[in-house]
Amino acid sequence: MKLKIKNTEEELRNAGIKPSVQRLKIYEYLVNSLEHPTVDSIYNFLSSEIPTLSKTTVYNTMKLFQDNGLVMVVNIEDNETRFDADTSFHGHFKCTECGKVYDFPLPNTQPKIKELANHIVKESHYYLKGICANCKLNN
Amino acid sequence: MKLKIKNTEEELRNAGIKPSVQRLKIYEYLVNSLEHPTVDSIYNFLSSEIPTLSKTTVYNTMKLFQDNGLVMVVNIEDNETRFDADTSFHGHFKCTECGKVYDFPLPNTQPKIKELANHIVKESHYYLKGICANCKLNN
DNA sequence: GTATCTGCAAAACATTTGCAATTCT
DNA sequence: AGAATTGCAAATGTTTTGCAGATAC
Repeated sequence: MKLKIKNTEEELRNAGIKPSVQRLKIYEYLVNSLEHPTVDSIYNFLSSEIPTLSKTTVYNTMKLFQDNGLVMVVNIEDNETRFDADTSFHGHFKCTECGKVYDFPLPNTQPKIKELANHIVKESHYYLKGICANCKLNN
Repeated sequence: MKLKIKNTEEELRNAGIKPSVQRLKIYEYLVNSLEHPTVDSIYNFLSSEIPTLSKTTVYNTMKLFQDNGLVMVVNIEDNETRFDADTSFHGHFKCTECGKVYDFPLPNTQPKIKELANHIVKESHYYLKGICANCKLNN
């Protein structure tokens, strides 16, 4: 599901975001990470590389990225707000054993449900939980 | 979507939960409420009826209900943990204008996705956001 | 009388806000 | 210099934990 984007700096500019060092590194981490990181894991990963980095900046940056459509929030667990740089419609599966979150493709046609006929749908999320193939084997 | 359950006391007993006053009132509120309440709204609603009620008890009780399959968590928004006494498979639509969360039916067949073939799916959530019919009219 | 249940107070986290220092141009 | 960005420290909000008192069987 993850697309490796070569020119992250240009990506930011195209989205209308001035690419500071912090923003670039955060965005690169998001794009290259497979783990749908949280603010905390972004901060922990980057703080060795950018020792002055603060969590506030990570929060600010994630808000900025969201507002400009660069990332989507993955809210599969109630105590962790994760982020995904792949904003296309796809599903998320979380393993309750190892905690990993996997992407999976979905048909991009919304189900036709008559109860929804009069609502305007702008955003949709499909979340599954269970035991992943890996953990299933190791038990 | 909400089923009116007549004998809530028996419902609790069947689930293996001793029905205290607090638990009963909380469960009744959950079953009869259409709004997918949060801990806070449960507490606010019931504290006039049970003046000694504490939020800790509401948290404890919701945990207990979850563990015994009486409620499911609706995590459609990242800053509010809501609960639904209807644990059957159905979707949730949240209006970003008025904040209301609507239920809607879903076919109970999971989509067959080859990437999921080796995972064991135990739980699934389908969340939509947008503008509800009501808010659409009033604008 | 022993178990369980409740609820206060404090602790633990996650996130937001205000503001001063820093950086960029 | 002027505007935007960063990051510290404090505030806020939510959930958890420890424990003492109340309640149920």
